[in-house]
Amino acid sequence: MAMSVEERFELIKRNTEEIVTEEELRNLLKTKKNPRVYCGYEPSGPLHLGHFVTITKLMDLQKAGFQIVILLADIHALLNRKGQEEQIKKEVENWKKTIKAIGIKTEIAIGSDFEFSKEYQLDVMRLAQDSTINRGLRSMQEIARDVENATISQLWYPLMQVVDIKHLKLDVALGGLEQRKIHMIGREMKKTLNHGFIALHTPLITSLKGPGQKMSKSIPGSGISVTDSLDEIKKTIKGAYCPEKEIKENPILQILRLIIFPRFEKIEIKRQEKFGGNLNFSNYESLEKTYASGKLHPLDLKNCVTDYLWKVIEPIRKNWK
RNA sequence: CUCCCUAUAGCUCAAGGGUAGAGCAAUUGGCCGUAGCCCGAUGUAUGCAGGUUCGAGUCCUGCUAGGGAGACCA
Repeated sequence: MAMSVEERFELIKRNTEEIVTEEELRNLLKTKKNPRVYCGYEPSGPLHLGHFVTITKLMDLQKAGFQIVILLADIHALLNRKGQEEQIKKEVENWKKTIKAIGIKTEIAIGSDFEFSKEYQLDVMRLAQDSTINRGLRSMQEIARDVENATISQLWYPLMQVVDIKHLKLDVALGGLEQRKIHMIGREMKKTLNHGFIALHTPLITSLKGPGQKMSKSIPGSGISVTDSLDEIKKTIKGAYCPEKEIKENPILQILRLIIFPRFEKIEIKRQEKFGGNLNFSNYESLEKTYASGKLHPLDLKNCVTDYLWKVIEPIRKNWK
């Protein structure tokens, strides 16, 4: 039953964009029994497909023996102009409920519970002394709301994120690829903070509207969240970008790889007899190969993704109520 | 605190004091066992409060919001 270091490593590496660095991760697995990993989320708006990718990865990490920490970064949401204090407080409660509904076994940290301590703030100031404004701004390019008119608070954000990693005593920081620049500042500041960590990045899902567009709550049809009904999901998936045979920047395939396959032993694609009948796949690679060959039509694939996404989201919606 | 610039459709922008337009987005029709691409159709708007004028998006005043500037040289 016990997994070897290499098995744990492979499980963690699955579906990641990069591990900084792989060698450090192997070492960690060898030397520490239950390392700590976190992923931080700005509690603003419902949990959506993008969040699911890192949640899925956290589940892998748990299987690999990690202690999981989810940070509800309320102060960060505030600094990033995602809403007023009262509003964010409500979102924190929603997120707590959602995480509970998902059923993942995790420690939940709230930013405002520990980010005001003297030691924490001193660390932020130490970092501030060693970081240029330009570096801070660059790290926020993919994260900041209204980045052309960035505020000082948005420069404060990456510094606090790095200090979070130290104060939550984490060995590994997980995030989407957009987090990489902040994590890299953090790694370079190892000496300043007297705390090092490994950065683990998942791929970003392409917008359902197609490549080059943002997946955003404010763009209808670009994403799916846990609050969507079955009808809304059907409609959104139906309208999604999904060229025949195309496996690059195909959001429907990405959902299968990053969210659905990690949760199901095998998946079944229901298909009318005249189109060849049902298909079964036990891993993503074989499905991708079939799709690339043109033997699997996009519409059949979409129907399948809708079914399985609903299998993931329905229980969450049920538990939430 | 003082000065300057900006404010028009969901977004980016256009309209010499005289009927507020375009592109993109959205919705929709065609193509097509999905979507996209391509082709066609369809909406919605002058930040707020006053004033000048026959007539104001346009000129004037105040307000609000966003942005920029303010040693010396001058």
